Amino acid sequence: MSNESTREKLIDAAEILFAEKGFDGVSVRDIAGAAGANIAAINYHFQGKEALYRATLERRLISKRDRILSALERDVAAADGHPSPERLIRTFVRVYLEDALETPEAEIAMRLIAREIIEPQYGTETICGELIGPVHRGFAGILARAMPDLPERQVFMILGSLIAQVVHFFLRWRNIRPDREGDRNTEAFRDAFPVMSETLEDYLEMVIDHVTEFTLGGIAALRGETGQ
Amino acid sequence: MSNESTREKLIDAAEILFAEKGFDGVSVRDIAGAAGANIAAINYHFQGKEALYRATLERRLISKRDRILSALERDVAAADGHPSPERLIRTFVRVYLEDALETPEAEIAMRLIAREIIEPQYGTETICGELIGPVHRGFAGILARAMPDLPERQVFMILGSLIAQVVHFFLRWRNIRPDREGDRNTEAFRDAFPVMSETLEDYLEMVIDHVTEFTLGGIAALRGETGQ
DNA sequence: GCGTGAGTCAAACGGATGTTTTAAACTATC
DNA sequence: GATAGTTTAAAACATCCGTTTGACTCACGC
Repeated sequence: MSNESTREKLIDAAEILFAEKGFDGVSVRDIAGAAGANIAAINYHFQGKEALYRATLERRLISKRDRILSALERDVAAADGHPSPERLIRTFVRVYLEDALETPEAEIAMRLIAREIIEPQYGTETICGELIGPVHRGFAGILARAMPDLPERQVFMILGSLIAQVVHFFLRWRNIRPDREGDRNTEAFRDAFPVMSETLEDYLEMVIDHVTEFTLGGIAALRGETGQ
Repeated sequence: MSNESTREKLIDAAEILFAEKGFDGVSVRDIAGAAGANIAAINYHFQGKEALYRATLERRLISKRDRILSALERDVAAADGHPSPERLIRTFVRVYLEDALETPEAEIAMRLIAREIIEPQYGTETICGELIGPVHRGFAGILARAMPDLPERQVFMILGSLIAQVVHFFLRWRNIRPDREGDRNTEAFRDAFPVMSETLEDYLEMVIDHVTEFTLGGIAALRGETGQ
């Protein structure tokens, strides 16, 4: 076991535990135990629990940001600089949700981010600076070029409505998904939210279609094209 | 100091602290100190920290649910049973956001709820059973009657998109609001999210208009696709 | 050989945690 | 005004917290 191995294993274990129970819900003993390491290793490889928390966040944010922005820029390039809003929105929703729902690590990162937004703690600056800010500005720029008649203010509000839906339907799947059936909390969510898909693939396609159509309709309404 | 007074003061203090720092971020000594009570009072009046947490949640949920549903039913009655979707949606957004943003206690309740959705803990059943479930079913029923051509599945998806936006713009104001200027985390959010209003009143009216128009446009788009 | 420095480990640090105990103070009833 | 029941208060409970310490290993250069 090299030094890097222990360091990596600590971040791996910490990421899962922090997402599951929050910063205060996890002890360094939990993390060290899950990583198969000694508790002193946390203060040796990092400067303490708080720095370990920040390290778990930083590791995921940049890859998520790059995946989203590069997918959008691929759309732009494929359409000779003039992609349709529909294509951009569909790509954004798909990349965001596939990334968040299909790999456990990304799902964990999403929950860490969501937690920081509700309860800003030690990772807020990292999240805003590395993920939210760049994605916001990057996507807004691309969207504004695709719809030059829209004032900038409205582009950002539309982005808000879009991201809101993506996050909402991500969390919804997390709370109603079938592989958690039997869990008391999952059952409570399934009672409150109608369960419309029993597989992730079905759910993904349905949500992508819904959010894309809904958002395009919303944009049309804001542009003044009420009706359609 | 009657018995009820101490009990109430404990819930008051606990509500604020739990929303601010989360279940694990608050100690019973913090709560007792803030309430001006003895720590033993928590285990006397409740059965422990966990029961106190549940009590703080329960107190707010029913009033929030009733406020939303009765406002919607007032719309139905005022329009002789046939309110426009626009009126229903505008009422929902307004009641939801005014309630959540204008009184500190309700804002706190919102954050407790959001926290439970990201990290289902001890209050999930209460939240789903007392607030989310009834509001979902009640609003869906009213909305379905106002738009009889929409299939039930789509009503619930529309509700998801609507609630998503309301929660998003609630949290956004929380994180960028001017009276927190100077706070490091608030500044980070203000860098990532364009700040469009400097007063709560302006922000409220702008968001209500935006979400209502956007949602109506989304519904129109969905209707156009599936109606024929 | 010896020294050096990075990495790991068990143990212990002081302090904070949720809960319980014990006793005192209050309140209502007779 | 004694009594029983309810509510508060201080102190102690055992446990857990994040962090530090100091000894130990092992690879590497000299």
